[in-house]
Amino acid sequence: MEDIPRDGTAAPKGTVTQRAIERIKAMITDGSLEPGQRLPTERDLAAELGISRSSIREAIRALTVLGVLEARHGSGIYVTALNAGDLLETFGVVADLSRGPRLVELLQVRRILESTATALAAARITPEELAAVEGHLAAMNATDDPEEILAHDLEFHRVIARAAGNETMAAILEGLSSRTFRARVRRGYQEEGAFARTRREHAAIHRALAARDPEAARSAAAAHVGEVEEWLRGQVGP
Amino acid sequence: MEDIPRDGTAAPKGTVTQRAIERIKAMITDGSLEPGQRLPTERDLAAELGISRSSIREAIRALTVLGVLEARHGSGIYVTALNAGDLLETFGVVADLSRGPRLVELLQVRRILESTATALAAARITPEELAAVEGHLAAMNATDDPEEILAHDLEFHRVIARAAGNETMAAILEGLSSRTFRARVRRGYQEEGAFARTRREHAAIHRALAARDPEAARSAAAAHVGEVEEWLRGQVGP
DNA sequence: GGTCTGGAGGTGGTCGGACCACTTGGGCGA
DNA sequence: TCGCCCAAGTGGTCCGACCACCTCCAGACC
Repeated sequence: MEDIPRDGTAAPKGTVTQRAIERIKAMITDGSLEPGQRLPTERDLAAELGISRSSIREAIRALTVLGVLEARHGSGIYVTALNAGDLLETFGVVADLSRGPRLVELLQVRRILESTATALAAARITPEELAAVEGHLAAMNATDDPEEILAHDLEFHRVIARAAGNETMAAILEGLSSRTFRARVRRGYQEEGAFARTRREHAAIHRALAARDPEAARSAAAAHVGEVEEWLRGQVGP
Repeated sequence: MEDIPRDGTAAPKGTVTQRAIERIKAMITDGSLEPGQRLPTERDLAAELGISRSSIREAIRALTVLGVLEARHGSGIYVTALNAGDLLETFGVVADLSRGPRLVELLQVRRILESTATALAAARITPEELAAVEGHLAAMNATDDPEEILAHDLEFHRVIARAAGNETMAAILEGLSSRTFRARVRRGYQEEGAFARTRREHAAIHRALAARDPEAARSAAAAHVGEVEEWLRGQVGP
């Protein structure tokens, strides 16, 4: 089906695998591949694109780590739901690999987005979601286990991000708060006994949400993240 | 040759390739692999990790598309500078693959970040950068070629994002404004003769920057992106 | 001596085939 | 009819070979 164009229009741009990646991406953007749909087998795809199975496998693997495809052993290859979460999972990798000044920059981005998300949440949070927030807040204050505190801390912010009504923003914030990222920052941070302050900040955020006060929520969230940001800036820079 | 696992700690989590990806990522995070450094040969890496060359190649390919590694044919594999741009390039893929409601969400994220970036830029932009902004503004108004306009439009915002002093934020905005994304939005948008309005908005942003007025810059940028956002919302939703 | 050039070796890129691990679904037997 | 089991099909892994490209240096040349 795929005869080789003799003219230079289809320039042999990049590697064969790279072209395969583009082809598959194109199939999705132009609608021939729907979310959740099953792709042809690796062997068929290879034949269809006129390349070897090894090459098509590399392309598939690449799209898999990007969260676009999902390979199920023994079953087949499927297009993911293309949810924001699927695609933005790689955002966590960036946080993991970032060090020094870029960590501060990432935290700055998070401060901007998180404060806005919290403000939005204040205006549209449901009673159920507010109850969940309170639950995590209480759980956080009820234990001394750092692991558990961190887990509820993450959930606390996750629920708020979800309540903002922007799945994409929530997914980005999720990546920005990836486990290792938080753990790394926390490790040193908590040692300075900033526990009490963190609790106060969380409480302030909750109060603003309960009062449905977007501006207060924005300030509280910005202050919360900014606190960590300032500390980290001191650790990195001179 | 390597039938015996060295110790029991090597849990058989996931596929061999997946483990290889984690191993390489770990080498970078723990510092054994510096940015710009050359990795061992694919053949050596395969032997070192006790896996086949095919598998290690898939892992390398995956990290390549993530912007972590860079393979130079005939030369070797290198760790990228790990700049924000390298790692966040994949963000553009998300924009390319997003449709419908998620496009609106992405634009909302862009509005938040772009307005903040513009505000920051107003406070710290240098005369040289301001001149560059003016240059693109003038070039944009001097031609009718949509291609050229789009190019200068992108540069206009790029210079401003850079001037904000946060490379990470600039890289994210770059991905959010990827060529195809903008082209897709523009295609229909310009047809409604919103040309003049776009010019006015750009001029307003420039005025705010020249006046070093962060608040005015924030409003102007938010209005600019919000304009497109509103239009797109109307296209998607009912 | 310094400079250019050619080639050899090493590297990633591609290919084809083989086998294994796992899932699936239909046929067989109870 | 129900349940189990196995065969076919799928992705996962490995191997060996060859190709395209880059690098570097020995040797020729000026």
